[in-house]
Amino acid sequence: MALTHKRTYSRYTLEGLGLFGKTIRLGRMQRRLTAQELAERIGVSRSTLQRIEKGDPRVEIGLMFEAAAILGVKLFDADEKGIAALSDRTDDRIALLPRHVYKTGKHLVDEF
Amino acid sequence: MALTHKRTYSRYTLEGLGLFGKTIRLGRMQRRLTAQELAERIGVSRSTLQRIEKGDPRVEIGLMFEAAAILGVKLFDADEKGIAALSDRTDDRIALLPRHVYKTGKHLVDEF
DNA sequence: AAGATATGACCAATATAAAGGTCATCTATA
DNA sequence: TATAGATGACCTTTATATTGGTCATATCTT
Repeated sequence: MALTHKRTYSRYTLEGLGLFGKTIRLGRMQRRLTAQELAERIGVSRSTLQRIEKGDPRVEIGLMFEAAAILGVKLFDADEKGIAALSDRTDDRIALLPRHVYKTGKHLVDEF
Repeated sequence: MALTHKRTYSRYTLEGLGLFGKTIRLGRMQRRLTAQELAERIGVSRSTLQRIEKGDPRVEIGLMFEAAAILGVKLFDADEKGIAALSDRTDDRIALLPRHVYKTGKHLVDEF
């Protein structure tokens, strides 16, 4: 086997990314930017922007966020609530948990 | 120039991804999954999951969504509102705009 | 309607992410 | 408190994304 990683993605992922891509596309069109122009501002090629707008799950996550940042579109609710605040709250919640997860021999895993 | 792409990311991107990563990590710990276990369920290596939880902007976007899907954590508000419905609404809004963006000679670009 | 521009799809080349390992260090548990 | 198990950091190899073109087609503008 040489080139057979063939990853699969859940419907949740594919639909979510499709929505993200459409949101980017809508934002670009509302601002009357060509694909070439937006791609340059993001710092990627036009073909990569095409994949972003199509919701391709294999694009770098940072690129889609950059597109959103440049267009000023909100991809998720953290934009509104304040990312830093949410991040701190998440840190606090993590701090309440054991730092290592331990699997000891038997019992376990009726989590979900 | 051979190996110098050196991409940069905005603060918005880095902080947003940091939050995403922490959310994944919190979800994993709450469910008492080891990094190895979650990585296997996602279908990635442990080192890649490490990067996901650190919010590395160069991971494939699909992988982070898969992690969220498997853990059942919500990364964004579309989870609540219904992705399909939002997607349809976005299609409608795109349909109202010209399908091509045209830059004719001069005027232009006081968009933002 | 004609011409100019934007977009969609594809491809070979190259840059880079992911895999899969190792080693050191930490820490839940018995 | 001893230790098996978990995590963090790093490295090399391999798989894959990104680039930067090309060509065909669509569609704004005048």
